[in-house]
Amino acid sequence: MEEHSETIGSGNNGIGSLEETQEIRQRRALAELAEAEAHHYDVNKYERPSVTVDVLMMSLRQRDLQILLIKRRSWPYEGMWAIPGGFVMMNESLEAAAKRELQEETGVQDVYLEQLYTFGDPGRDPRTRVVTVVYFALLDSERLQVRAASDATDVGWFSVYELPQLAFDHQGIIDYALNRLRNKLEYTTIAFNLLPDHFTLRELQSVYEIILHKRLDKRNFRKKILSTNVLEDTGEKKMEGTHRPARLYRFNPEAEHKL
Amino acid sequence: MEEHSETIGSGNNGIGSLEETQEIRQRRALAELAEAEAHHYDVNKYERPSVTVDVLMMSLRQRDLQILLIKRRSWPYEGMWAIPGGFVMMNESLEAAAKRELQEETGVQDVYLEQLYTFGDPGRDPRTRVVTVVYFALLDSERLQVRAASDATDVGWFSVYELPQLAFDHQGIIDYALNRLRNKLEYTTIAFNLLPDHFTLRELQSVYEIILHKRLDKRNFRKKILSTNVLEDTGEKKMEGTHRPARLYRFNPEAEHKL
DNA sequence: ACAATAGTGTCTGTTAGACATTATCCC
DNA sequence: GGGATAATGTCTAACAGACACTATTGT
Repeated sequence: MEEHSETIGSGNNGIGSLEETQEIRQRRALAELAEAEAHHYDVNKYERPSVTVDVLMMSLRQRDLQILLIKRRSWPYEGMWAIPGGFVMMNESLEAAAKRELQEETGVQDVYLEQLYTFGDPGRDPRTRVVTVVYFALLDSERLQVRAASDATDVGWFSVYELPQLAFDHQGIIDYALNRLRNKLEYTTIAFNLLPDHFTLRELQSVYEIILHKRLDKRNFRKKILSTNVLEDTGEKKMEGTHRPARLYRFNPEAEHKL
Repeated sequence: MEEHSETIGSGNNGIGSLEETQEIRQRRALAELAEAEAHHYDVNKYERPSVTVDVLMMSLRQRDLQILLIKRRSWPYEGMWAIPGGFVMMNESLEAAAKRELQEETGVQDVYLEQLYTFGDPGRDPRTRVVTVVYFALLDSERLQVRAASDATDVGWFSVYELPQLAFDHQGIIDYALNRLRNKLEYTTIAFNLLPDHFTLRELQSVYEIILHKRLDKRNFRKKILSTNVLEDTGEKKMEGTHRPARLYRFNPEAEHKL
């Protein structure tokens, strides 16, 4: 959840005589909107761009950073893969539209969702003018596995490091997102959103290694993470294979501590 | 300039038989748009939000961080101050719309401009659904002074630290922008956009102090800045008042060096 | 010489990165 | 005891922050 959305209220407390009905107000509003912005242009006289929300869903699968793409079935970019998205409905927030998209494609709820950037160059979609607000979501690998089987054949997970040719400006969007993710990894606790509730330090280190795309020193990594107190020892251990079991930790959100 | 815009192409190279005229293609596009997105909803059947671009223009004036606001003349929020903005035209990019806004309000060009965030809660504007892409601009104080006199009476510069009651969710937008600006100050060379070409180290320090809203140690500040090699000594000196003159520096963009 | 701001260096505590060995489990 | 991964500490170089005095100008 973008920290921002709490501080920005919806500003719905309009100033005006309280006796007015909603209808009268609405009608007058349109007239005044046109008037107030007259030095720009008449709002009703011009076409409006379409507004869509695209959601880049990212998860760790097969020791890799993967994203969900859908295959296009018609012009333009027919047969190419694209980031899922859809139109914003008149009375849902941008974030609500993103959550709806997320729900439709993966069935998951309550995941980390952050607004990335808004792309609106004329010509980025040859059909019509489309302004798209892009969000990215981080899905915890464990909950996701359950639904992996339900994927249709024109929906697929791809490694961000080996992507097919993408439709529109979507490759650029992914580059941008990866950049943002890498940066935030260093100074926020964003990484925990890609792990299940309980995890080992090795698993956490793997998250960093996969996203930063480089090896990290085990001792320095553990030292740094543990010194921030964002981890809580659950007391449990995770045994797999024939070797010493690893402690299981849990993210401590009390310590809203930045790394 | 947002570094992003270079990497994201406009994706204008549509795939389709080259013999098609633009008109045929456009007509088919609309049909296919509706079909392709059918599981969302029919694009032509629903209203579209308005898309606006708001531009938060910031500058250092009177040893203070100030922003440009305009006074609203009609409902809603009549008489309150607001961030200037306007509708996006069908064939201009979001950034172009922001530049147009900037030009209209201040007459300046070639300033630092960065997309901040997109606000689109239903109800944030009681007239109609408005999705607004907010940019912020940093204006160098010197060039701005020239045009300061041309301001109309319902346009004004305000200290970000003493703002009047603002229309819509604009106070929240400003909080968000100030946050972003403060963060970027620490790890980018964004501050130089608020100064004229030549400036003294003391002036640069003032930029940081005003924006971060706290005093900095002179010696540590100079040590840190000079160690990054982003400054070039012009050889000139700036004399004002009855004391030792200060060296004038120039920003060295070669050293795209992060702080 | 005085008023006013420019300009400079040292010390200290913290952090980031390089690096190798011991511990615990299953078989 | 062998195979496999978990867990741990030290040293060093770089950086951040506290702190006070000298330099240069105009009057």
